[in-house]
Amino acid sequence: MARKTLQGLTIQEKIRLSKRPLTPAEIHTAANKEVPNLGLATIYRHLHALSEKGLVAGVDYPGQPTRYEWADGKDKIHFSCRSCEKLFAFDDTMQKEPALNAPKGFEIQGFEMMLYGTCPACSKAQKE
Amino acid sequence: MARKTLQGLTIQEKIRLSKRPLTPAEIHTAANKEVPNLGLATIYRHLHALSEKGLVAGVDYPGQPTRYEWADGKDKIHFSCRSCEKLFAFDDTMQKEPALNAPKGFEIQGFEMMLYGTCPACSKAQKE
DNA sequence: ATAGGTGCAAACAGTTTGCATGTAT
DNA sequence: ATACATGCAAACTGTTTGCACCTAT
Repeated sequence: MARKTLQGLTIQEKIRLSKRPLTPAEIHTAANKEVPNLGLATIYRHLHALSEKGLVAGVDYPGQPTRYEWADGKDKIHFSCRSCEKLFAFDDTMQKEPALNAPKGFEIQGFEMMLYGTCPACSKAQKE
Repeated sequence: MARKTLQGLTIQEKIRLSKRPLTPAEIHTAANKEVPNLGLATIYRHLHALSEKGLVAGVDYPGQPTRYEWADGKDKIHFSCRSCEKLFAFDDTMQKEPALNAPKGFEIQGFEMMLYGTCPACSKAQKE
């Protein structure tokens, strides 16, 4: 996917501008407003290509489709709200030493952390 | 799934005895040796029930089916080998303070960590 | 001009569900 | 006896692929 196409550029833009990881379907809906007749398969093909280049990263949450976010090279920490099911991404500002958690013999090259809890909006709603 | 059935007991046993998280298909294959005609749907129904009770936990790895492991209440740290694609589970022996990684307003109730790298077997193989 | 992208539809894989049958209680 | 678990097959959802057409280079 080396050529500059309206479809490709729009897909990248949608992922880049989002504050939270998006599902392929969400990207499709968003990009479809600017590019009519855009096919879901095109979304997947671009996501695959962008993943290989390391430009986007997938985040999995049990029982839900994979979400994608712009990758900046850093390891990421994700937060899944148990109330609204939204997914948030934090920068790994204060990285721990995950290597300490692995037994001898395991070479650690990267990590991903998923936090579960209540997001500010839901937390606030529960108290009202 | 409150009744004691051969199917249910066998499924639990397979998950419990495994040293690594298993896919529903793997559980099916293993349990099928002891319980002929065992249906895949039964595996899923038990996994769902056991998850709700908090007895098993699912682990996701991008692009692969969800794997299940026996849950002991502790948060878990998983290791995915980039070479053989196997998944390992470590006890959270030296827990970090994941709360420190989240911005204000996010209430953290639990976490899961996925490490990526090379497992001892593959690491050894690469050097030979 | 032509390699490579796109849209559409069909194919796939994993998971869920409906229903008749079997079984633990 | 009866409510619940099972097996089977069909239905669903998310993702991939084949192919004819289109377009950036």
